Amino acid sequence: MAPSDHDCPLSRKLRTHMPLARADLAILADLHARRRTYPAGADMIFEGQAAHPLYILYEGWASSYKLLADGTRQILDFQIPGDSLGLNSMLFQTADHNIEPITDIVASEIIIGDVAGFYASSPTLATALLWAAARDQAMVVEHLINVGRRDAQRRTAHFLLELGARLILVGRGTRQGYDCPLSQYLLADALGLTAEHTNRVLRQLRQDGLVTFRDGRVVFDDLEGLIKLADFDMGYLDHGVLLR
Amino acid sequence: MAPSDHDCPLSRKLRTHMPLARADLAILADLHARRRTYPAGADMIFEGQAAHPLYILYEGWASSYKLLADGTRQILDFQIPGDSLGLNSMLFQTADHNIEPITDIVASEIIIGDVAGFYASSPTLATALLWAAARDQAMVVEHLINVGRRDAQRRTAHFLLELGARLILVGRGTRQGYDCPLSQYLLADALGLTAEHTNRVLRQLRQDGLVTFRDGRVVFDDLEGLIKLADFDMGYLDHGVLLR
DNA sequence: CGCCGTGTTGAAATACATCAACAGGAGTGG
DNA sequence: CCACTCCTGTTGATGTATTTCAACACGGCG
Repeated sequence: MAPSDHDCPLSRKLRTHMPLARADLAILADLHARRRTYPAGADMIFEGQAAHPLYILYEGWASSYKLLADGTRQILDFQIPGDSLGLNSMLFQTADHNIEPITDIVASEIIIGDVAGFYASSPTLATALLWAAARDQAMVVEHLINVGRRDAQRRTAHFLLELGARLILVGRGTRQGYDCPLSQYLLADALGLTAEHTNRVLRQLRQDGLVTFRDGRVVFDDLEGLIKLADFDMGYLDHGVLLR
Repeated sequence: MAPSDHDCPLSRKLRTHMPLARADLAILADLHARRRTYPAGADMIFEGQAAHPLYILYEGWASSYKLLADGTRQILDFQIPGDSLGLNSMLFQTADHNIEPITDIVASEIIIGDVAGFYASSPTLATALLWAAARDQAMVVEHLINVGRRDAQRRTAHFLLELGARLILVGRGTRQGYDCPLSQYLLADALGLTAEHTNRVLRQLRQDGLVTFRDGRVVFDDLEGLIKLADFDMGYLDHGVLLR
């Protein structure tokens, strides 16, 4: 097993939560072999699709979203390296939302015959996958609270902080900031705002010296202030990486 | 096993999704034995609690919610008979939200040593539980879309329809309507609106002849119209009970 | 060169929140 | 029995956050 396998985003993320035996690491390394690239913009999983596959994302960003009858879009979450694509909806027989790469991505398809069998062969990893699913759930819950009860400024601040915390976990960000391929339109569709208003909110946050979102990069100009503004609490991510 | 055991809300809900063997029904019936009542208003699970129990709700309504620093509350979902309390957060070591009975409720506590063992002893029921968890997730997702991308009218309409569909599944509602113990304040905290605005929206919906929310009862005055207004699609609940 | 995606700004419209007040019923203690 | 409070529902007036509509600037890319 090459050293790089221990540094893959998924293994990194899982190891912050639970120790992994050598056999488990081997299984993770095994997944590396099957990875390939998928182009930005082409849906990999779409709503209503039966028996879709499960992917582990290695490089690049994706988005899970749903379209409404009036053409508007709600982005449920962005997926970053180490995240799974289509895990939740795998338990259903059909996917309940779409998943589309934002950038070109590198991912590997996983075939799990049945969950029970997977539990027998690799209980640790199966538990880890369940943990990941629960974490996804917690993320959507926090997103709901964000959209339901915070105004545009706090909502945006909270979202950028959450992304930062997740990226730090997989070694793609620091307390100074992170690279971020999102357009303001994508951000708006995630926050439940219009692109114009998102633009104004970002300007305000920048002028207040809190955070700069520009040219594919997020810079935390005043991390403490931003955390305070957003009422940001990492408990639901199970790790206070931003605060250490 | 008494006939009533086959009619318990959980068994009813599960059987719409998958067949249950006699052994599984026996396990479900077993849960009946341990049920007891819990009073309205007293939290059964609270945020940050470690190793909390798991309950199956038999009678009455509960709510899962989170409080923000400024004192506002976002209700994530209401639980009705047949739903579980605390399933998602059981996978985490600590609960990530509070659960509080809205009415006096009847529920039974479930002890699951470890998920893997449960899979060995009763794979069908374990899978059913996972399915229930995935369904909860889908519900939160739809709730997010509701709050993020629908105006107050459509949002309220959609929410009342969703509750109706879930209640029909467990025999607590019809296409005419259902009994609903929610106050306008609770409804507002679920919808991300103020109680005053919720009141105005409900009046509008009533005056438009679509739905009447009053005196603990929801009446669908014009189900078709309401479904159309709300852009309501039952796919994510896996059953089109309202439309049959 | 023209076009399209993205970012940016302004003015007007509106959905929703906030603040304030009142009405009725249910409980509670006198 | 009354007086009292609390909870819920209801309505009005006003304020404001956000949307909508419109326009333009810029770079990349055909």
